[in-house]
Amino acid sequence: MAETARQRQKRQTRERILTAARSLMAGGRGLDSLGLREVARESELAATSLYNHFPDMEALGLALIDSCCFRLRSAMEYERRSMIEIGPAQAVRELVQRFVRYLDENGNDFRLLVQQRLGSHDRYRSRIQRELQLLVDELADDVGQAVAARGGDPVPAEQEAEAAIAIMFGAGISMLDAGAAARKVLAEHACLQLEMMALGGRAMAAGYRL
Amino acid sequence: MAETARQRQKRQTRERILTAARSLMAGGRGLDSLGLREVARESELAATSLYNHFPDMEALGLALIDSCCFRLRSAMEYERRSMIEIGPAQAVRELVQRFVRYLDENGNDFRLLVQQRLGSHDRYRSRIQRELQLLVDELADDVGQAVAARGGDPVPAEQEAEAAIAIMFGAGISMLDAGAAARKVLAEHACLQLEMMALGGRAMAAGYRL
DNA sequence: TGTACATCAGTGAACGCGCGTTCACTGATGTAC
DNA sequence: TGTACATCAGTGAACGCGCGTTCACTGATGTAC
Repeated sequence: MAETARQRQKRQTRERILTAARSLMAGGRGLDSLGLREVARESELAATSLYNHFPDMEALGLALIDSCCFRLRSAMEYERRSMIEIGPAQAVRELVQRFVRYLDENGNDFRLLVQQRLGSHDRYRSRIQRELQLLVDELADDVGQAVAARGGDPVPAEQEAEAAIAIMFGAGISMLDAGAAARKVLAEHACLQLEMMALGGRAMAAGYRL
Repeated sequence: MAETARQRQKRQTRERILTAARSLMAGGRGLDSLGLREVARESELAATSLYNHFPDMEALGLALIDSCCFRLRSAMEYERRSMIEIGPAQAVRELVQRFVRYLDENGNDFRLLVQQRLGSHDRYRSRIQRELQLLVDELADDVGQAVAARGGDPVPAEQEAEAAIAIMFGAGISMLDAGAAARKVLAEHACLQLEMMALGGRAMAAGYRL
C-alpha cells in the first residue's frame, strides 16, 4: 500500500527534526546540551510537536546517532575492488582518501560519534561500538583476502585493521581542528603510518620479532 | 612567607570542589552537563561559595581538565630508562603496562579528556591537544634515541610515536567498557599492534615499501 | 461520488524544577599599631 | 601583648530563564459506508 500524504508529511517532518538537531551539533556541542526547544525552533515546529515523532529526548538522540552511523557506513562502504587489483599501497591511499572526504562532508557527525562513544548512555555507546567494529571487520577481511591471494604468509589481519582504524580516527580527530593545508599533511602522515603498519604486519608474518 | 591558615583553608576547599566535580564525572557524564549546585552539594558547600574559587563554571571546567592533564602526565612520565637498556620489546610492554595502570586508576579522567578533546570549548580543546602532543613528542624522542644508539637506520620516529599513541588510546577507549579479562586481551592486542608498528618502522627505514 | 466519522500531526498554555549568577550580609582570620 | 580595623571565605535569598514533559484542543487528512 502506497504511503498516504499524511504518512509522507510525518516522515518529512521527522527528517526535518533530525536535520535540525544535526545542524545544531555543529561546532562541537555535546549531545548532552542539545535542547528540545532549540531543536523545535530550528525545525520550525512547536516544542510539543516533537513528541509526535520521538517519545523523549533520549530517543531523538538515539535516532540522531543512528543517522550518523548510517552516513559513516555509507561513506566507508566502497566498491570492494580488492586489494589484489590495486595493490596495497594504492589501497591505503584510497582508504584514507575516502575517510578524508567523509570528514570534509560530515565532520560534525564524526565528532558526535567519537564523543558519544564515551558518553553516558549505554545504548548510544553500544550502537556506536558495534558500528566501528563493523568497519574493523570489513577492513580485516580485505587485508586477509588480499594477503591470502598474494600467497604471502598469513598476516595478523584483525590486529592490523584495528590499529589502522585507530590511526585513521586519531588523524581524523586532529583534522577536525585543522585547516585545509594541515589536513593534507595529516592525511599524508596517516598514509605513511598505515604503510608502516602494513609493512610491520608482513614482517611479523615472516617471523620477525622486535 | 608561610601560608596562613586562611590560605590553606581556601586551597583545601578548592581541592575539595575539584575532587567533587571529578567524582561526579564518573559514569561517562559529559562536562557540559555538570551542574554548579551538584558540585556544591557534593563538596558540602553553599552553591554561591564556588564563586570564591572560580569566576564561573567555565573556569571550573578548565581547572578540572587541567588536573586531569596533570594526572595523565604524571602517570606516563616515567623513569626514562632508555630503550637501549631494556630493549624495544620490553619498552613496548612497559609503555602499555603504564597506560593500563593509569586507566585502572583514572579511567574517568581519560574519558573526560578524550571527550573534551572534541568538545565545544576551544580552550579546553587546545589545552588537551597540547598535552597529548607532549606525550607523542616524548615517545618520539625515546624511539629516535634508542634507534640511533643501536646504530640502525633512522626510523620515522615522530610518525611511529603518533601512531603508537593513537593505537594505545583506541585500545584505552575500548577498555573503559571492558571487564578485567577483556582488558587484558585488549592490552595484549595493543602490545602486538605496537610491535607491528615498530617492525614496520624498521622495515621502512631499511628502504622497504609496500 | 458524497457524507459522516475516526485518526492524528501540530498547537499553546501550563507544570515543577534546576540552572548560573548577583547581592548584601556574617563572622572568623589576618594585620597594623 | 592587646586592640581596632580590614579582609574575605562562606551563606541564604532572590533574579530571570529555559528545561522536559503533560494536557486538552484544532483542523486537515484518511476511511467506511
